[in-house]
Amino acid sequence: MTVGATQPVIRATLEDVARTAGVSLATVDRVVNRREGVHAKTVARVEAAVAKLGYRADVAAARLARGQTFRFAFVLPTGSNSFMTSLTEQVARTADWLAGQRGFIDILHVDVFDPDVLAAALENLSPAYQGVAVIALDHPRVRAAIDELVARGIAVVTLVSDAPSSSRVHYVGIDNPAAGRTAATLMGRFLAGREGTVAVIAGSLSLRDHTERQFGFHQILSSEHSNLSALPVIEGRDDSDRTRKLTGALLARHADLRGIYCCGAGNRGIADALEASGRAREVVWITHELTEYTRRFLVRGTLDAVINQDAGHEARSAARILLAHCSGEPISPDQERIRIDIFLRDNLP
Amino acid sequence: MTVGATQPVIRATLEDVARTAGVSLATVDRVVNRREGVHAKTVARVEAAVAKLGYRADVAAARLARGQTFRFAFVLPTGSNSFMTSLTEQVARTADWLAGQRGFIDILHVDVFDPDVLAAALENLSPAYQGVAVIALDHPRVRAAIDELVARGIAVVTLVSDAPSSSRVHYVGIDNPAAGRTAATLMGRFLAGREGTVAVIAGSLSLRDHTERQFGFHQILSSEHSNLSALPVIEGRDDSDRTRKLTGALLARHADLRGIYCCGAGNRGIADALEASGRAREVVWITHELTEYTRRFLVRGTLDAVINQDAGHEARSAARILLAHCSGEPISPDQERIRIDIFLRDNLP
DNA sequence: CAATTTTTGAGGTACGCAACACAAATTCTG
DNA sequence: CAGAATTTGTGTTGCGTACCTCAAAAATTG
Repeated sequence: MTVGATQPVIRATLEDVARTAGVSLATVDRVVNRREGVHAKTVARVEAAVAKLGYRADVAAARLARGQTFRFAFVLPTGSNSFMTSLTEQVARTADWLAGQRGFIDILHVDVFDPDVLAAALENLSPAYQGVAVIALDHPRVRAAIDELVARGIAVVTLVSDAPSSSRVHYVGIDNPAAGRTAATLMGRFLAGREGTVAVIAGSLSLRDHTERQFGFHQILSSEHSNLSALPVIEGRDDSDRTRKLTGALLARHADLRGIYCCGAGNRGIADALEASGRAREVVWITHELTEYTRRFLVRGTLDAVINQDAGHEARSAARILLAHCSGEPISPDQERIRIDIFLRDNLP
Repeated sequence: MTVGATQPVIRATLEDVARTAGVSLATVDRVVNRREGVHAKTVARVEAAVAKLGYRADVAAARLARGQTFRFAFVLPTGSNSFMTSLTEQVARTADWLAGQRGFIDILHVDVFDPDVLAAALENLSPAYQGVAVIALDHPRVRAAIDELVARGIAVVTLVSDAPSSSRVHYVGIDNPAAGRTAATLMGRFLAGREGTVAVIAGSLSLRDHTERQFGFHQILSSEHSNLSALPVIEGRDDSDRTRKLTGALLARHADLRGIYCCGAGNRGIADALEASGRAREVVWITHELTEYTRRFLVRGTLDAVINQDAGHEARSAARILLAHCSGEPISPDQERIRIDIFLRDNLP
């Protein structure tokens, strides 16, 4: 039995470092917090002592002493689909956690799908905020608004939907083209060589994440599954009534319809139409976001796979990144990477 | 534009609560920390003030004042496969993070696959530890050792592999039967009705996680994919040389071999044998754990899907749970649930 | 070598809470 | 209503760090 490097049970404090370096506390403080006016030789002595004792600042004490509080705004869409509802809930939970960490989150509800409204909301944001998380739109005005916030010294992270060419410090969300490719591979493999057509239903082609997904989907479908041909993309506007009618029409018109990929919302409509047609089992349906509904359709067998992004993870990650950015701490990219989850009936959480 | 409930930027402190409740700080302290000897009426008054001000204890200040330090042991296997190596690395990283939170992790390397050795290691564990994370074995002696630790007041969480009937406070890992079912569904759907046989390679049938996975796999395969018949389980002992030979023999003997499910390690051997046979593309191979190697096989197309558990998440979760348990804080089950990840070539992180 | 600049030290306060001791006030008991 | 028990208040200390001031020491300069 090998015992790993045994750490001291008693933490080394700044005083310990001062003592072993043979300098005063003030000097250690200057070195540790990278203040001016310390001789290079002394810096080295202190750093050696830090290394020797394995000194790590006690984050609790540091936070307390600094006494900073943080205020973040989360700009989320007004009353929307299940995913957004769940995201809002997770942000609220994150806010609760953050409140114990000297951080406060205000949730601002905005029509994020209208670039002008969104940009205006960002422009008029109170300067009291040190950070903003926003479900962005890749639109010039929104981009400009983000850039202006950043120029004003406010950290901006984009959430779920990115504005890549803006100066946001981080994008918290999945790689949407990759998500589309994942859906296509699943579709192609589940259909295993059968011939036919595949429908793609997006919310709106003016949403960057939806276009990226369908782009990735088409890319793989055309290059690797030539037995399947994709029908023109349909815009369902994330509305169940609309998707119900559209899906019904699709099923009626295309006897050879083998699969449906929905890269937006409106899943209840698709499920209704599929189940009404009696072809629910034979048509492979893949969609995004695990919700109360998609979970049910998955269990029932109407839905074959869900590509998901974890709203809880995204909310927490955005808060952690804003907090780290504002207090100059590093982040661990590994922990902040939002994965493209695949859920089948069998691995539901 | 709707603004969510705006929180105060200045946190309410215990003093604020005392003032608005019209009592002293000591009384508030008694109420908040649930000490004895406070009149029910006063308790109510204080709690009302807490609610009114939205008071939340500053975790930094609380930790500092309590001044407790924690010491945890992580019992990990001696020199082992890629997954375990990666887990060890992630535990080391977690230790680094914990060091800033008044927590220390010692990594103990033990032959966790030998019940007697593992049990002895647990029995001889220093009482200096407040918590232990262990890759458990579901064996009477190990179970007894865990129970004894818990009886001694040491929190035990099982990691990756559980000992369900022990009194451990938490299991940090995936639902292995569900992981097996997930693999079977993928296998069945990728093979889409083709007839043939499927091989199952486990590390050892005395490992609970492996048996559970193959149980789940067989369950779904036999009930939902009657076109496929499973060959008797082969024990590869997580050793690449052995799995290479075994896989080679399988391929030679069974011309109708359509799929391979490996619920343990030794993937390099399987890849070698598959690629040497020239049947890598036609045989569906599904395995566990995303490593440097399985990632490569996935990209190359030899491997079709990886069922994964996130080692980083597991390490962090175990540490968080031990910390929360020892300081009496609640955990959010949501965040600690280890997901069964499915990785295809397209959604690799 | 004196004057100046740079570097270091000493010391203090504050952060918000936990934990304690002890006194004062209130309520209950016989 | 005295005495006891219960409840509440006052006050203090310490956790480890950040940040500040002012003085002392050392090194550098003319």
